[in-house]
Amino acid sequence: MGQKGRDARLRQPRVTIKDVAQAAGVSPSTVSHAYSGRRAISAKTKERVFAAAEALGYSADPHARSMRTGRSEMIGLVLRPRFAATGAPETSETFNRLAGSIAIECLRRGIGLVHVPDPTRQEHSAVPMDGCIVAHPYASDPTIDFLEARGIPVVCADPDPDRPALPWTVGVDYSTGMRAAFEALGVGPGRRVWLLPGSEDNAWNREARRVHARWCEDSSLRTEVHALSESLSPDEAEALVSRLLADHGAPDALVFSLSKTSGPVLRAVASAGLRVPQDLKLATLTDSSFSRTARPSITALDLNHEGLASAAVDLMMRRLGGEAPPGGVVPVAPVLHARESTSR
Amino acid sequence: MGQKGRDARLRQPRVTIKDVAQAAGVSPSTVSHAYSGRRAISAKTKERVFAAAEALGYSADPHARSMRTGRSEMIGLVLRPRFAATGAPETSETFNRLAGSIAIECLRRGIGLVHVPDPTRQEHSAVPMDGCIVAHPYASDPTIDFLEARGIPVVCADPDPDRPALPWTVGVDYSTGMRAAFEALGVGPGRRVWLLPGSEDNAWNREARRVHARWCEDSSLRTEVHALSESLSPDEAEALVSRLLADHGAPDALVFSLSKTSGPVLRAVASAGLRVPQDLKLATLTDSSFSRTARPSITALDLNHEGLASAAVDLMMRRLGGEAPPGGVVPVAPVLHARESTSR
DNA sequence: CTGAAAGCGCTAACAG
DNA sequence: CTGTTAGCGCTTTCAG
Repeated sequence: MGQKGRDARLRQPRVTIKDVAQAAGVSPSTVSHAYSGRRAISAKTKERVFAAAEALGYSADPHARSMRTGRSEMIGLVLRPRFAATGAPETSETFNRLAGSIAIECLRRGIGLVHVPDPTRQEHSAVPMDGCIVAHPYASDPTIDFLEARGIPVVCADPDPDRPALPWTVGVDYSTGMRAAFEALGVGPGRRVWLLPGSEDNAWNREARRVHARWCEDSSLRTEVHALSESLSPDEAEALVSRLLADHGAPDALVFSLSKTSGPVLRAVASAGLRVPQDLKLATLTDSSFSRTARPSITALDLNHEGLASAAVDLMMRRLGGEAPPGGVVPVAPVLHARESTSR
Repeated sequence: MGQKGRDARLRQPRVTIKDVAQAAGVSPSTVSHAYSGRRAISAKTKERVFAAAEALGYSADPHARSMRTGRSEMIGLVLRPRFAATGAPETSETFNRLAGSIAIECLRRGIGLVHVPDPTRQEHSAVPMDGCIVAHPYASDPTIDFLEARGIPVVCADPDPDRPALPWTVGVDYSTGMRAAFEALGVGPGRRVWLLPGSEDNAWNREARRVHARWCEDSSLRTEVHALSESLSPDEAEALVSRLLADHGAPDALVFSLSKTSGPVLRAVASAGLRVPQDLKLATLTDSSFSRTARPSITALDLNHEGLASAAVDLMMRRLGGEAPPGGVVPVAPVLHARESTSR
C-alpha cells in the first residue's frame, strides 16, 4: 500500500537542526543563525556547526522553513493547456519554447520553478509559491483573480485580452514588430501586398490585420486580405494559396501569419511559376524551424519567447521585492529575422 | 527593503483551518477530515464546512500540510545544464522538448513539477519534492548520490553512463532503433553504407558505431565511418561531406547522426549530382524539424523524448507508491519515421 | 555572543 | 460521527 511506500522513504530518519546542535554542542537557534547570518556567531562556533552538519548530511527541511518564514523561494508557472493539448507541431514548439525559456531563466537565477497544474481546480491544498506567472491567460482568466485573492502575486506573460491594462504584465510588442516585417518587404507605392492571417480571433491575428491596414494606408497600397485557417493541412493550405494566386493574380509581396505554412506557400508560389524573392517577396509573422530551414529561407518575425520569459521572471522578482508596478505593460520586442525571401 | 515586500504580500492575513472551523461551528480536525476524507463526516457537516471555506476563500497552507505529512505532492526535475547552455538549436530543441514533455505529463497527472536548479549546490535548504527525476545524468553524477543520501528517491531518465545498471532507470533503446534505421535503407549485400557519427563520446554516438559495425557484419557489408563533429557550422559540414564524397566515391546509402545537418548533407549530395533516394538513400539517427521539413524529407529515428518523459514520470509514481524496482532499465522505444529519403 | 521556549497551520493519535 | 491535543522542524522573540 501507500503505507509501505512512505515507510520505505522514511527509512532514513531525517537529520534535524537539533541533531546538528547536539553534535556541535550548541543550541538549535545557534545552528539556525549560523546559516541565516541573522545574528553574529563566533567563527569557531560556526566552524563546528558546519562541520557537524556536513558530517550528518543535514539540510534544512524546506516545509518547516517555509512554514515559519511564509516564503518558499519558488515561483509558479501556469501555462494554458490549449498550447499543450492540440497536436500541432508549431503549437507544441511554442509551448515547449516558452516553458523551456522560463525554466532556464529560473535556473540561471537560482530560483525554483514549479509548474502548476491548475490553481483554480479546488485541490484543498495550494501549491507552494511566492508568486505565479500566468502565461498567455485566457480572456478574463479566473486564475488571475483566484491567485490574487489568495495573496499570491501574479505576473502575466502577455496580457489578459479582456484586461490589457492589468498591472504587472509583460507583453510582446506585436505592432512594432509587424510593422517592421512589412517594411522589410521593401515594396514601393502602388504595389500589392497580401496578408494571409490565421482565422482564430486572438490578439495576434487582430493585430496583424490592424497593422497591415494601417501600413497599407500609410504607404498608399491596396489592401488585400485572405484568411488561412490554422486547421488546414499542408496540402490544403498549398491548394488554397494556389487558388488565390490563380483567382486574384499574384501580388508583389505576401505576408502570412503561420510559419508552419512556409512549405505550402513556397510550393504554391513555385507552381505558379514565380521566383522568390525576385518575383515575389515573402514574410511570415511568427518564426519557427519551418521558416528557418525553408529554401529560400523565409523572413520571419520571431516573437521572442525567450525575451518574454526573461522579462516575466524579472518582473516577478521586482514584484516580490516590493517594488511599485511599472506604468504599463512591459514591452518585449519581437525580433525580425530578414532572410532570403526578402533580399533584393 | 525586502521587509516592505514581505509586508505587502502578507497584507491579507491568511485564512486558516481554525477560521473555517469557527465559521462552520465545528472543530479544526473536522475541517481537515472533511477534505481528506480520512474519516467519515456527515453530509450536512461537510456541506457547512465547504460553504464556510468557500466564503472565506480558504485553501490549506501547503507548507504546513507538507510539514505534517512529510510529502509535498511534487516531484523534482534536474536537467543537466549542458543541454541548455550551448546555443545549438538542436540542443535547445532537445532540452525544451524533454522539459516540456515532462511538464505536460505531470500536468496530465495533476502532480506538481519543480525544476531544481542544482541540488548539490549547498543551499542550506533543500527543495520540497517527494522524488526527483535526473535527466541525462553525467557520468557518476553526484546529484544522484546526494539526493538518495537525503532520502529523496531518484529516477534516471537515460542511465548514468558509468552506472547503467542503477535501479529505477528508464532509457532509450538505441540499439533496436538504430538497427531499424539501417534496415530501412533497404540495401542489399555488397553495397556501401556510410556512417557519419558525431564526435562527442556519449552513449548515443558509441551505440551508433557499435550497431553499424554489427549490422554491416551481419549483412556482409563493408563498414565506412567518418566522424562529423557536432561543432561544425552548416557550411563547414556541407564542405566536409562534399569532400568525403569526392575522395571516397559516393556510397549507396548514408546515415548521419545529427539531424540538424540534414540540409548540408542534402546540398552536398545534390552538388555531387546524386538524386535522393534514387542514387543514394539517406537516414539520420535523431529527428527534428530539420529532417521533417527537408525536401526530400529524411528518414529519421525519433528518440521519443515524450516517451522517455512519460516513462520516467510513471516509474517515479511507482517508486513513490512503494513498488519494487523493475528488473533492469525500463526501455523506451525510439520511433523510426520512414520518409522520402529511403523510399524505393 | 548564546540558550530556552513559543508557535507557524496542519494532521493524526487519542478520547468520547 | 465529532472534539481535544500533541507535535512535525524551523525561526524568532525573549532572556541571559
